[in-house]
Amino acid sequence: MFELPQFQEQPRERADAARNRERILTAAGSLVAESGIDAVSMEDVAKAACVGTGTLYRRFGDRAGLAYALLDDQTKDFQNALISGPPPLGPGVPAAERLHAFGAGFLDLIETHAELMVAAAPTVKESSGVLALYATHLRILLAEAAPHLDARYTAESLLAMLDPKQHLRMRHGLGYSLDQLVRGWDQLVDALTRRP
Amino acid sequence: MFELPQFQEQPRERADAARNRERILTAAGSLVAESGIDAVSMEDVAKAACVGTGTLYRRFGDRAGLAYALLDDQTKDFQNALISGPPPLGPGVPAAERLHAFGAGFLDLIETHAELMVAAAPTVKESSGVLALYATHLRILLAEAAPHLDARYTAESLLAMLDPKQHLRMRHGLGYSLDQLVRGWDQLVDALTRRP
DNA sequence: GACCTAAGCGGAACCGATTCCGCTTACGGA
DNA sequence: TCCGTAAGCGGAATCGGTTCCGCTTAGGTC
Repeated sequence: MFELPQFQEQPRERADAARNRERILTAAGSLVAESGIDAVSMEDVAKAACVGTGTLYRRFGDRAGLAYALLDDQTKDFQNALISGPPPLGPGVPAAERLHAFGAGFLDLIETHAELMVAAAPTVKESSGVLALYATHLRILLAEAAPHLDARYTAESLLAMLDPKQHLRMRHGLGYSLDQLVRGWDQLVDALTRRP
Repeated sequence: MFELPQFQEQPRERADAARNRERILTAAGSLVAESGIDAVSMEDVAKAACVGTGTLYRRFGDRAGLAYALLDDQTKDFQNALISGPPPLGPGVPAAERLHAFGAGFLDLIETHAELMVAAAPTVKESSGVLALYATHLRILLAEAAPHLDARYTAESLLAMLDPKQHLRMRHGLGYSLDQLVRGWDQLVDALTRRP
């Protein structure tokens, strides 16, 4: 037989490394939970996890990477619900209805995790992970609910409005309530899915 | 006579301070022009302007404040054009047309100044300066061109799509051309201003 | 012109993120 | 079980942004 293509991946994480990853995630999780990520330094996390700072960086790349890992944990449920959960978030109802549900659900998620999302943002370069998932999700729904629009572009645009920084600005800078933002989203989705 | 209301403001900038402000802006301007702001440190600027770093911070608050000052210079023309320039950017044509012109003009501006805009962003808390101007501009145009929508919310949403970070992501992360983004904006504006 | 005082100044000190590098150790192969 | 080696480790060093603070001086007042 030929070799399998080499994305058979790098070596595989050593046992002690995996243990440290867990330790770090756990320690970081509680520190963040009690003080908010902005008040927690990388050294705080290293000390609490009983590892050197070098280890943090080896495992997670940088501060944003650590935030991202933390966030991912707390967000998987939502992602799964989109794909295979019960309607209207999951499949089984018209796309327009799922777009509304997505907005409400996502706004809820931001409301709780905005700080972490902002901290994780620098890592979320283009196509990486979650963002791509959300974009694809929206793109598919839009293709069905608003066939007269460029689904890809529109999906990215809608996502821009759900950017955590933007959200915090509207929420606290401009004083919108969560409810108002949900209504705003709904109105926008309605306007976009209306047939020309 | 009574005193004028006290926003007759604080003392007034001392002559040497004003001189330093100019020196700093000039030095920073050329450094940024030749290397891009990301490659220029506050100390670089201080050295080039022959002042202490403390002076930078006294004048501009922080790095973002300096970037903002730099940006403002290079952006005033556009702001003026919106308010009192010739149509279609300025007044004199239907609001929908001006919305299209705004998008094209602003995308052009971002294309050139995205780096600076990103660096200045942390300063641009809620209502401060430019952002508020753009939001108001859009709000007024939308009130006329899309009376069936919540103008304030929609204005903020449209602005979110023009966020410099978002722009860079679409431009370089996702590979959109400037032209495609302009077309996307146009399509979106059309969809929103279409009567229900 | 001398004096006063708050504005302004410079640069050392501080702080947190990130990098570097010499030492340690897990673990696959013999 | 013993070895070799690359993965992993810790923490000192570096880097840039920001703050602090004792000294200087512009520019009113007398």
